[in-house]
Amino acid sequence: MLSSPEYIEKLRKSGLRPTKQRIKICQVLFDTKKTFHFTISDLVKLIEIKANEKISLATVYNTIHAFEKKGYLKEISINSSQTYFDTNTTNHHHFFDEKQKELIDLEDIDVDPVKIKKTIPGKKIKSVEVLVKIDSE
Amino acid sequence: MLSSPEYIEKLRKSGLRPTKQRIKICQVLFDTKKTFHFTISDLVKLIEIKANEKISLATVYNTIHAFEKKGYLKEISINSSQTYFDTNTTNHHHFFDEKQKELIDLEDIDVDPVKIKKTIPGKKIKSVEVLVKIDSE
DNA sequence: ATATACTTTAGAATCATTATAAACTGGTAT
DNA sequence: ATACCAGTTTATAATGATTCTAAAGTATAT
Repeated sequence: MLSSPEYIEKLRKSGLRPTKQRIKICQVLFDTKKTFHFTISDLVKLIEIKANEKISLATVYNTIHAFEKKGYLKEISINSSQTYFDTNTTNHHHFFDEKQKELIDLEDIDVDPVKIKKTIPGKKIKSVEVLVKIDSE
Repeated sequence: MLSSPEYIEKLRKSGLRPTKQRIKICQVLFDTKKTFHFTISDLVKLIEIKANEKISLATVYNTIHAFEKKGYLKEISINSSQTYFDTNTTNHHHFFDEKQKELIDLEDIDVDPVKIKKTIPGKKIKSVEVLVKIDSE
């Protein structure tokens, strides 16, 4: 668990001013060993629980987008009514339960590397994402 | 190219009344050998071009959802501001160019079968989708 | 032909997200 | 310290895709 000074350092290093709100969001997102998935509304609830202070919705959006740009978060490609983010920024894939709206990590060892044999002239591959949709048996 | 009577047959068989609007949308979607990807607004434009008559936006949504439920269309899992549909309902994967918002099919031969080694108790796999994000070189 | 359930439709409502623009704040130079 | 300025936060409005509503229209079985 990192204390404020360490988040302040981290934010400064990436060119983001260490504001109260950003530090608070860092604590909510990064104060655990385990990574996790969340939507903006999940995060707003987490902030309410963990902090006494309220952060404006616009600021939550701004901050999450800033963190994503800096590579502290990854957006997960599923089409849901809400966007999901992942504090695990390493390359990995997901299970998605559409009914329960639950995302579960697939570790690297759970999926063999996916080799793409086709190339598109003038284009390079940025990412390869596998989404495994699951349902109750 | 199928003529109206054949779409009427197709619709009736699946329990959908063959209305003018549904037949017209069938013609726009299925009158080509080549399959393709589209958003609702793409489709509205295509209808305007191919047909003289205007179909209400609500009807376009209703029809596309009905067709999807019957398995005539597949929704593609990318998070974009708009939902993409595919007239190719076979199992296959996609390239997605986020800047140009362009989807390109990956044929079966372009990607080896993706084997998922992890299982979730009580859950079965419904689909495995690979999304390859690409960008200009 | 008639009844009835299914469809279409325009327009309103919803909801996640983004834009706006005024007030505020961290960091730097004075 | 103080003042300044660019970067931030905020409440609120705007946006835009999608869904809802409920009234009018239509396919089809009888």
